[in-house]
Amino acid sequence: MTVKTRFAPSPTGYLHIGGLRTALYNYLFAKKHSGTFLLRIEDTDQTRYVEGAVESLIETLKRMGLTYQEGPFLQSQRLEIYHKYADQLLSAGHAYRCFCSKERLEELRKQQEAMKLSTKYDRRCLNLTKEEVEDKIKNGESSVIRLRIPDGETTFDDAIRGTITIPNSEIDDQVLIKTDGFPTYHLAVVVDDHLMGITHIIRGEEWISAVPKHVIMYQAFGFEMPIFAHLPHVLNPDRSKLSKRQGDVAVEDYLNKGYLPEALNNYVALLGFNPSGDREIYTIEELVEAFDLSRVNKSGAIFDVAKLNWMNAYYIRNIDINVLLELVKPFLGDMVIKTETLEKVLMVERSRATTLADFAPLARMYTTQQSYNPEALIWKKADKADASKQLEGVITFIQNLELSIFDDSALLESRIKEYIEKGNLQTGNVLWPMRVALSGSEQSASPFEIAWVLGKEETLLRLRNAVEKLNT
RNA sequence: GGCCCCAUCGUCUAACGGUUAGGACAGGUGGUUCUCAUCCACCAAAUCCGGGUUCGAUUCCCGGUGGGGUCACCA
Repeated sequence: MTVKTRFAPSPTGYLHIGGLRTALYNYLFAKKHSGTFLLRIEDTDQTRYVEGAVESLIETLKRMGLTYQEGPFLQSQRLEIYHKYADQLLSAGHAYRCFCSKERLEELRKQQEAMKLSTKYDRRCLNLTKEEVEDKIKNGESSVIRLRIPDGETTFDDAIRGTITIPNSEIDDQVLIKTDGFPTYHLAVVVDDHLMGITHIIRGEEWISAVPKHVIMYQAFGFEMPIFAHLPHVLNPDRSKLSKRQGDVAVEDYLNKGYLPEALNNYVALLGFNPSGDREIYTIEELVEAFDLSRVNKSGAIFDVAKLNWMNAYYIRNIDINVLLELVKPFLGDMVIKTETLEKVLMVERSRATTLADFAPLARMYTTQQSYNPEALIWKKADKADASKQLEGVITFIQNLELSIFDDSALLESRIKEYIEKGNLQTGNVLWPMRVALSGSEQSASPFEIAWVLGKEETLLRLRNAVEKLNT
């Protein structure tokens, strides 16, 4: 049996974090077993269709590197298929036509609620004779097709939760074909998963209670049962199901804010799954290798941005510098900066960035001298006169350095430290004003690193500038 | 409310029935240091409660409590 999984979102918005994890697990599982991962769009509710949602979903999946081998299939283009299968159920007596109006159904529900009964269709149309049904259709009455739930109970196995049993008395006679001729999710999902050869249905746990009616259909059709795996939810900090209001939930928002796809995948994969052991950082290939449904957790996991931040920063610090270079470019806007310089900036500043967006202000500091308060130039253990004197000294020393020294930040560092030592100077007295002069900030990388990025000319310019500021 | 699912540090999690209950993030302290970040070291922090089963339960069973999901011609 070849493994085949699917990600089947409805086109009602953007891919959100929970959806990403579902897609990721389906992807990982398929890859792990050398199987196929396909994309299907569940667009059977015309009223909920959102313009552009399909494109957005596909685009985000692509940016996240979750490539599918088949699809996208659109359920709205498979209507005849669903009708064929619904008719099959109808003629076998597993389904029946229902002419009840929405108003009556609403009324019925109210009554049942008032009497504290479970809200289910009362089967008024179940025993309509063939003639009655034909008459009503002839009279132009609209109808739906309902699944007839048999007596007894329904049991199924879940790869994550084990065996689950639900009494059939709890299951409603589900509408399979709506009055608009579209199938409901329940019919479409069963028919498509069978027709498309899906072997493993991996999706959110909100579907658990719907499985029994699906199982009843599988049995009625005589389809082979797939393996079910229901994932725990990704939660808000207050343990409710992850939603907007409590932070971003759209994957593209995170991408646009400068989170790396690799970090996002890594973080989300480990929300509810752990390969055992203390490791935290995994490439997508390593995740594929390690993935195992039996190691997926049963309980919901809170989406913790703090940990995602840590992981994203870790990726920024450790990925190949050339890869980082390309990732950062889109976040620089219209900034003019030579690639060579940008690369140096990244080498120096990557330990200070949490997201790719952080590099914009970090890089701007190098392309343009930032304004700052001259007071900042004064080292806490020194005074204005000393700051000025130390800067003058460094300027003189740097002026006489060969240009090639600036090719190597470590060499530059050792030369300047030599200068401090030989002159019997204090490091803080020299380095603090120098660093503030170069960065324009009290918090920055070391003066050697900054000088290395700026080059001799710009370094001297900023140092002289600082002296001028101090003396005016 | 009915039904279903779930339950280890604040958070993500590890632990064939036998561990000082481990790791990571966040938090705290200290080191490195001109500052910030990184890095390093250390500290604090959990088995929801009650019964069983067992020589021994985080682990198995039952009950309670708590949380979540679902009860549409939405997915």
